[in-house]
Amino acid sequence: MDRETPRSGATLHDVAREAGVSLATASRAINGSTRKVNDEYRRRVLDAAARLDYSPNLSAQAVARGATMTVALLVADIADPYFSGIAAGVVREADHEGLIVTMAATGRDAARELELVRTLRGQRPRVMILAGSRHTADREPALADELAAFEANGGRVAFVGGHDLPFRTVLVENADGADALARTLAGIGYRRFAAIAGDTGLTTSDDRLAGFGAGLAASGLALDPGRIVRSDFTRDGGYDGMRQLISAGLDDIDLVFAVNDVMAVGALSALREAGFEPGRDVAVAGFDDIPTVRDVTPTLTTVRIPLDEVGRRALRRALDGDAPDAAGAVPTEVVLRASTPPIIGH
Amino acid sequence: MDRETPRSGATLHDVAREAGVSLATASRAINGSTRKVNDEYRRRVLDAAARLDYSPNLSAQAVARGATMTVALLVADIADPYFSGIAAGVVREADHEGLIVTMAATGRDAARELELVRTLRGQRPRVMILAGSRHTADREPALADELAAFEANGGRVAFVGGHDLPFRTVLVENADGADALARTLAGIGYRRFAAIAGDTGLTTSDDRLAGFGAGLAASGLALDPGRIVRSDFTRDGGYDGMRQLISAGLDDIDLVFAVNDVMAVGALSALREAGFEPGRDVAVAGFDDIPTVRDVTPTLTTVRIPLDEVGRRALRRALDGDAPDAAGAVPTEVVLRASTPPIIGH
DNA sequence: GGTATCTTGGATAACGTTTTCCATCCCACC
DNA sequence: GGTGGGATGGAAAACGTTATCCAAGATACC
Repeated sequence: MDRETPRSGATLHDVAREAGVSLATASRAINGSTRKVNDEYRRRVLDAAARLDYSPNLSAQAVARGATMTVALLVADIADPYFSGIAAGVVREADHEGLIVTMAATGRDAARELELVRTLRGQRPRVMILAGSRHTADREPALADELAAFEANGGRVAFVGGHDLPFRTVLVENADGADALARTLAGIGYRRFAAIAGDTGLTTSDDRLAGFGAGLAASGLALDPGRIVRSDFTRDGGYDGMRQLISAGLDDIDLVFAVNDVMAVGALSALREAGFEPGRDVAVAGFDDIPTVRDVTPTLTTVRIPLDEVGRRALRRALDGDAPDAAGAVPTEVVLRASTPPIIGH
Repeated sequence: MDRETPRSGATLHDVAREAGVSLATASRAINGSTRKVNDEYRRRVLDAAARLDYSPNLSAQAVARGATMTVALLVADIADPYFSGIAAGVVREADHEGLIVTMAATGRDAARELELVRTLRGQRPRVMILAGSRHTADREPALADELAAFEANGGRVAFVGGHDLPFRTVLVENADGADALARTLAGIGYRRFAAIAGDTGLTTSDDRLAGFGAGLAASGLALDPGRIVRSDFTRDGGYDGMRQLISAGLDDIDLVFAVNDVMAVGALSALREAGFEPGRDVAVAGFDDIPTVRDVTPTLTTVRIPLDEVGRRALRRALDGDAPDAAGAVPTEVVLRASTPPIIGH
């Protein structure tokens, strides 16, 4: 069976020879080209392909066709449920389109991100999706240039979440969602707030914080800037943030708003470890509605983002021509749970 | 600036022309080939490349070199923290090696998985990592054939977790870990057990269950087969499983062992919803040590698997020649937390 | 029955790289 | 100062596809 080179799989050439047809015919038979090919020939080709265990070389196809079937996805951290939720959506939509997803993690490092974009661009993906949260002030001309070059050569870029770069974006109602959350909380009796946020300049964090402030303002309340602690955009960041709040004294705080769920969950644990009962002693709310928040105690009030949908939309948005304003921002929804019980006597 | 074809990026040809050198020289200057190239020329080439915003076409390189820089990763569900943890490890190690990861989700469907393997094989990845949990009885000759063909052509396959296919594997101490867990729990006073498991035939589930049984047996205890409920290998599966146990009556059950953490977390929520206090009324233990379990209440006793390490090892194992037995199984560690308090009066 | 018109298979030229080979050039050595 | 040999640049042949032509056979039309 291994008469000549068992090495390095059968090529289309081999299939054509085996089937006794020309290379062109074999190619036409195997991918459904526009050209019609005789049923007998097609059968012979397909048989030969099966017999030789032929697998078309995607790289070769890519260079011949001048187009790949891949989409590149950049996230900050794959293990973070926010990003893995989005990634799942991207992958789902991608393979609905017959596209292959290549994934990379920036670790929230702008330099690394730029480097990855450069590398990934070499892949000539159809689409490049950037889902890390961005710094506004970033002023990243290098990144913008790289992406612009990518688009100039026929690629599509899609961002998830706000940024000030001139590319397609799937907007999430961060400000509006946080605004609605604040109003709702005010509506059920909360008055004295603190917040755990990411670094200033991180658009997601800023938008949510601003929205929350606006929502409070609309209810005649305010978020004291002195009550905003800054820390990492991670579970441990939330934990640390809450510890700061605790050591500064929780006495005149009803509710702590963490700008995302992983932080909120960390905050919950910090509270409990310090002997507080979250929800009773102090309320906590988050943002994202990652799966975990249904299973913590108390279950967490949050603003739901359909993560999977965000991922799918990002791909769609990049793929579908220049749909001008494409359905607007992804709507969010306030989900009240046990971590923010209505305040009695309100 | 856009004199001729601004379309479809600069090619190495263009760079060579711009630099006034031959194609060969340009190629040698840009990738660090063995051949030496005059510093002056190299500089000119590099300058030209920068000026033209040249990005090497990875597909073309792949076909010319006969090898790609990609690794393909198949998981059951990207949003599941178990898999995203492993994926993060794979990606980390991959980009340490300058490799690009393409990711696909099987949704735990064998047919889909086979299809994905076929497609991904076309990519000619250096490595293919399969991390879904497998059915033993699967008898999946088609999958085995496809993977064998892939290896015959120079690819490497690595599985994560047990299976009965003849490929490299990163083994996790599923049985031993569960055994140790059972002994530990017996040691702190638990006597009457129930379990929530996945379908029979799912190796991960089977191994853990068997190990748990063995550990109990070693302590003179037993897991009544009638107390094993079967359900999906997901959070909701755990939730449903626990509901079944609850409706069958929890009276003579001290502790429920869920074969993985997401199920355990679901089980916790089911308990709480039914008015039980997990840890006090009935203890719960899981397996995996996903990040979430530190943040649920009570914190969950589990068997720790270094997920990231598993992912990294899978890639290493595939890459590093035929390291025969390669460091054995990934060690696990029992982590006792609040969901299994020592039983008083023991 | 002769000429247009469709079909459809086959050569062959791309596609953007890398990698042989050659061809020079330069240096040294005796 | 001629010859051997180590550098190093260039032309051209791969790599595995697809797509553009051509040619030849079949069909149809008057």
